[in-house]
Amino acid sequence: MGRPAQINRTRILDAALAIADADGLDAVTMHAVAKRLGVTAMALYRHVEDKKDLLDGLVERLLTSLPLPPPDLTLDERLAAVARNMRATAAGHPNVFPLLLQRPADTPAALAVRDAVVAALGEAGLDGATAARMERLLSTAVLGFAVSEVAGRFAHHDRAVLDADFDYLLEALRRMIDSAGD
Amino acid sequence: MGRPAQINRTRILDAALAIADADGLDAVTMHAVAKRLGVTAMALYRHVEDKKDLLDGLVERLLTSLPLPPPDLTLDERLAAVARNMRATAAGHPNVFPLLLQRPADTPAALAVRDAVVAALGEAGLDGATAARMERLLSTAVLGFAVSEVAGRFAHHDRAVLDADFDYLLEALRRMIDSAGD
DNA sequence: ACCTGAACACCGTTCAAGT
DNA sequence: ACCTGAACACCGTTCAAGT
Repeated sequence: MGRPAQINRTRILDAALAIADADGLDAVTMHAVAKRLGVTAMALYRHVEDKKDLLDGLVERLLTSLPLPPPDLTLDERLAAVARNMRATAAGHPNVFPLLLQRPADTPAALAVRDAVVAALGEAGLDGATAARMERLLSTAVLGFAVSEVAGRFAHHDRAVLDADFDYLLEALRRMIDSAGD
Repeated sequence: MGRPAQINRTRILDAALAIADADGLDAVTMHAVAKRLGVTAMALYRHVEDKKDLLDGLVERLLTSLPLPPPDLTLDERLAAVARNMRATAAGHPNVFPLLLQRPADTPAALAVRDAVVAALGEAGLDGATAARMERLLSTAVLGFAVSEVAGRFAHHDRAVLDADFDYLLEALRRMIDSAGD
């Protein structure tokens, strides 16, 4: 029979995210995560494959927490909402967020976000290949900005300046989408 | 007196870059770098402060190797040249390049690249604040794309598709710059 | 079935010692 | 001045053992 599990994947990811948010990605060690759960490091291996799998889970967690825009918004509003939610998620988890740019965007949660954007672009009249291309450029620009911001590449810049940068970026992306419709 | 140094910062960075290119960033350990130079790990500490300093040196090395565009080119040509050189550097050092997005852009080599772009934008008639903003958005988009590409976020996409994506991105950035001149 | 304890091969870094 | 050897506190991961 065996006793009921004391820990599970969800609790492990909760603990890992809390440690990452508080003390940085380097502080997320198997030992530290286990300690926070009152268990030995080796106990984690029944619930995650290895450390890489744990970090993948963290990325997936961030993507899952990203609210998708309501479909009754206009295209522009939907794209702006996704972009702003991305930036807010980055601000909420600055130590984990940079990993988003470094993993293949083909996990379930990543696909959900991507498909929402591609669908919005399709509804607006772009053909499939163009919609897919715009989505790649859109996500690249927004992720690049959000990562730059939280990873400190824009250190020494006021919040107001970066907010204006972001608005300008959204406007430029809007124009890119518009001109792709021709 | 003491004997002449067997190693120096340059040789250490050469070795570290070679290891990173061949086997990934995780393979760049103090022990591995030292071994490649025929010394013990502890010998490195006379020439680099610590491991973080070594990685910073690697980033600086990449930026230093980036050719700056000849000033006789037009604005568009200069910006496209910087962007293409960035992408080529990423392709040449795919394991180290992602670090570029994660460090403050205020080292000497980073400033040289930035100033070249800001100067080009200034010559084209943008005021200082606007030129600085355009440079941030430009570098963010190009770095974001190059990092996405080498870190595997665009895995499963043909080279031809990504080349076309990049051309499209350059065109969108060109339009952003043009409209900023008003 | 789930977790522990002991162990292994590493890691970055320190310090005192050698030449 | 420069490098080594020994050591420390960690790290991810394995395996056999406990309940």
